[in-house]
Amino acid sequence: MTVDRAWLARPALVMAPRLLNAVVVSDVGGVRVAARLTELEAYEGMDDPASHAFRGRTPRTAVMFGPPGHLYCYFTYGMHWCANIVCGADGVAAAVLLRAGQIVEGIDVARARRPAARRDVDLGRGPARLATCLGFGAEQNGLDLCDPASPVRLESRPARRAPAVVAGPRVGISAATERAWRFSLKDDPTVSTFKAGGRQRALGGPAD
DNA sequence: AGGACGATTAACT
DNA sequence: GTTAATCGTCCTC
Repeated sequence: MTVDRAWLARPALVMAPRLLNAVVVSDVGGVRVAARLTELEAYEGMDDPASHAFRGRTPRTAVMFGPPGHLYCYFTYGMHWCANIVCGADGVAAAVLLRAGQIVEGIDVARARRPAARRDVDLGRGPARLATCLGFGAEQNGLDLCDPASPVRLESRPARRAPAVVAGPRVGISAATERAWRFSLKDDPTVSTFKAGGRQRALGGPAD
């Protein structure tokens, strides 16, 4: 089952921890690769200096301003693609960056797409690495993750918040680094390494 | 029209 | 720990 679009119509900061353990299924290129999400980052659009949408709507960020449940793919450093799940109400810019995941289906395809990965846990350990495993590029930007007929879907919404969640500062950005908007599964080997200093803290709390 | 910089990665020392 | 690779996007003339 794909996730409900209405469930995603909340701020990215709310959705980022809730999307842990959700599964992205990609049939790009006629082959299936699926990844269980283990690390996510929230970007709140116009209130967030680190967000691509901070300076308003542009051709690149148009998807972020649209309805939730779509894929926002962007190209960076002249060579890498990264992917987000658009959240928030239609007209509000919000997105959750897929920072890491465990490949749970199509691991042979993922290995072929990521020849540099030495171990399987490294396949999707990093946003561009994960996007590469899933075959994401310009063609996948804007795809509807809630449509069962879409080539890329978001499936098996976790019934409740993942039991052991860690919150810490976001990575690879130069603005608003103090915001603890990066969420990961505690002790999961597929989570990317912390570079930016700053404390991380355990996150408890009730389910949903 | 020109230039700085990036929600990164891999291969170095 | 350091650094090259590499180009779309956006800001400033």
